[in-house]
Amino acid sequence: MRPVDAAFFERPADAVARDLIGVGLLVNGSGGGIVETEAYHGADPASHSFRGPTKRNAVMFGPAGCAYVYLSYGLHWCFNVVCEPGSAVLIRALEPVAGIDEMQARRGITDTSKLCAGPGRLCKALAITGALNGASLFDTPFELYDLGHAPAIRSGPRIGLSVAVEEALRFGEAGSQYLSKPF
DNA sequence: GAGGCGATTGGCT
DNA sequence: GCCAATCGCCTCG
Repeated sequence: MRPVDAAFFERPADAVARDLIGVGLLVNGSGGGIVETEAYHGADPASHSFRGPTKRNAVMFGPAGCAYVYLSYGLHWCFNVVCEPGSAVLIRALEPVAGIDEMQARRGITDTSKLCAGPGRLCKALAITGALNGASLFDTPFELYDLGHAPAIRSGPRIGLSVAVEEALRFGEAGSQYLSKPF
C-alpha cells in the first residue's frame, strides 16, 4: 500500500479519497479503518471552497494533511482532510477497531455497524470537534496507520447535495457493513 | 444588519 | 417516509 505521508495528501481530492479507503484512523486511540469517503475539489460547486477562501474554509487553502472540521446543520461536526489547495476529502464512515467501548459510550449505542456510519456519527464517536480544525493528521491526537490489505473499492454519487449530484466522487469499501448507505 | 440555508441525524407518522 | 432541531456562514439590501 502507498505510504500515507504528506505527499499522499498533496494530490487531487478524488485520488486521495479513493486511496484512503482501507487506511486506519485513530483519534486519542479510538477509531478504525476508513470505509467511506467523499471528494470535494476546488472547482466543485458543492465544495465550501468554491467561492474562494472565507473564514470558515481557510483551512482548505492551507497545508495538505490537516483536518478541516466544520459544524453542519448547527449540531453535527463533519471531519475532512485537506488535499491540494482548495480541496478536501470528507471522512464519512469507519469500521470500528480500537476504543470501541469509548465510542459506544459517546454515541449511546452498542451496534458497531452504526457507531461511525455517517460524518456526524463518526465525529461524535471519535470526539472530533471544531477544536481540531486545522490540526495536522501527523500529530497527536491523530494517528494514521496501514491496515495491510487493499479492499475492493466502489464509487457513486455523493450524498446529501443539491448541486453536482451526478459526479461519482463518493468512494467506499465494497460490501462493508459499516457504510452510512450501501452503494 | 437581517434572512435563508446546509457535505445530518434521530424520532415520529 | 417526513420533519424538526439548531447555529454559523454567506448573500443581499
